[in-house]
Amino acid sequence: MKEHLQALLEQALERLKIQGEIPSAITVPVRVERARDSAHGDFATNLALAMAKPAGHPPRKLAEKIVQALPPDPVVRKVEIAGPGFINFFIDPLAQFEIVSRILAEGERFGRSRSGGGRKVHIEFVSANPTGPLHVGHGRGAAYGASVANLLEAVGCTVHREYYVNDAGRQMDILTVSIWVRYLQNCGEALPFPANGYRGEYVLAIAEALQREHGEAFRLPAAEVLRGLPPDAPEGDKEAYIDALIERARNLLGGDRYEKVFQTGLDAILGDIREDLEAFGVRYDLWFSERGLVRAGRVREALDRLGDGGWLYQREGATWFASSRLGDEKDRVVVRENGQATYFASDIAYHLDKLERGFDLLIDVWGADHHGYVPRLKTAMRALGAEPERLEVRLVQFAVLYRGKERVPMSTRAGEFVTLRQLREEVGKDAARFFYVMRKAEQHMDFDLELAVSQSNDNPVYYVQYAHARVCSVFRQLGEKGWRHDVDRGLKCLHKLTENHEQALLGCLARYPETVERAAAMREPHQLTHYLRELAGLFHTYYNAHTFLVEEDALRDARLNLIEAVRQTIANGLSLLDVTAPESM
RNA sequence: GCGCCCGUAGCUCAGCUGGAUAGAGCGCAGGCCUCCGGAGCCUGAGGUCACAGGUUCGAAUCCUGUCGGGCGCGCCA
Repeated sequence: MKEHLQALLEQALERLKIQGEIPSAITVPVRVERARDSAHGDFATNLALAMAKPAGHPPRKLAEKIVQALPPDPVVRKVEIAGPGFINFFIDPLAQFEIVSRILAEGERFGRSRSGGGRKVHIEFVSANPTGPLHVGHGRGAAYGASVANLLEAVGCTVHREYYVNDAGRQMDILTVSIWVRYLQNCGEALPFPANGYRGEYVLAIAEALQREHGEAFRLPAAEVLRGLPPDAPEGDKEAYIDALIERARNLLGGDRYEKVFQTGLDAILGDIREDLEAFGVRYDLWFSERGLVRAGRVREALDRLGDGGWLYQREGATWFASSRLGDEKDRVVVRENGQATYFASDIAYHLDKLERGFDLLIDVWGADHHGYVPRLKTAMRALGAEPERLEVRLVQFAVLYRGKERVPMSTRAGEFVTLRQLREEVGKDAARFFYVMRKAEQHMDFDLELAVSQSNDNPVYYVQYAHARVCSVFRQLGEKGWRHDVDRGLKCLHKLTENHEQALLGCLARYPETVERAAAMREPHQLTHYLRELAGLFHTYYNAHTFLVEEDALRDARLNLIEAVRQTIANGLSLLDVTAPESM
């Protein structure tokens, strides 16, 4: 409808230009919006206001000219000029009914479009280090990324979902020795747990599994392990201690056994992460290994490429990327003095790899604490010859957990965080997924566990799902009363839907496709949650105000068509959020 | 100190890229089941859009500054 009115306005402008009423040179984007107030009709445009200055006419006068030049159209019942020069369109009510037939005809496809232009989009999200289970902080990125991916697919993009597995860095070595120390302790060796190690219970569980499967194959005397190590915190430096311990583990265990402990830890944790995400409704097309990237020589390649472009230089024994020449605040090290590539270097290689795989757009979803990282990665894109717009970084702010009024402490260090699994078990997948995307991503969020789990009216998830279940319930009642739903008869009698509640619902339903389009274009799934809440609210109001299962066949079928359209739309919207639409609750 | 995000009703938040009288939910005060599911509905009170300037027909929205909150500024990942 918007497009239709925009086309009419374009025609009017053409006509005015030909008539010489307005200069033909000026171009103003024609934008039609839904009127907020029904007194202002159904749609409105500020075209005359926007054009007044370049056209050299006062806005109201210009509006009159535009209205006169507007070609007649059966759908447009009335056009008014209001306020400073808005042009308001009143749509023929009969045209509003069309949405119901459309929804029933399109079913699950209703709301899908091609507005994304078939772009190939790569979206990387979560990508938490496989050094421990996912916690609630990762949940928001997961819910957001998955919903954005679904939205992009709904508007016709080809979407590739990917998890970047950081299995190559020092953190993984720290995990490895953490497991090993726990294992040695379990074997009866008396040695202290490193201050900088991973303390979570999952480490113990992995150590136990290691012992079950391999007995004492990795056991060494504590004295040998500890001999000559520098002091650990608090007296000593915990970083130096753990590095020495890693070195010691490598030497004593040898490459193969060290690798075995490493791999056991990685597999266990990654397996957990996959399981968690799966249960959270999140699926990936690819789990991309950083180690694989390094082993394939891709990091070297990427650095060579930067070097060929003249972007690298040596200083103080390290290799630097001259990112400040492209606007970063300072240059960045890519190869350390000790010859090891930095995390940044493999990240550059990873993004180069993505670019070479032929995606039109790369979307990275990161925690907001990584925001300082955005400019340098953008400069790397440019140095590699890619337009920086091909990389879009979406930052997701932290969620602070509450139980009622009380803030839930979160400390990864001490291992006393709430895992995503605990959250899911406590509030359920549906509530968690919905809650996480209810707020704008860049908005700090308070996540109240008590609220999410409460089966009450304060809980928007149930409110929306309940609307869906209620429609299903009406259809069950229909059968019990011995009636049958005649869809065609209902479609012919849609004009009987004249109540205010029905008109409001029709208007809301008509807005669904554009809501999906906007949410996708802006990467804002929260727009969809707000829409669904509104639609459900209008339905509940309607439900209370009118009986659907009336004696009059034609009216009953018309109403059933309307509420079936509501049900379908809610189901479609929820599915984009990976939230279920239950038939009963 | 510098950079990024944020500041809208008692609380949690929307506000459709600058439009018309700033909206929801919760909470609070009242009301609605002989009726398709009360996990629902209706009515009401509640605002200096942090503050001060600026841009223009028009600002919660854009620009500058101030104040307040969060996060980040490693040869960590």
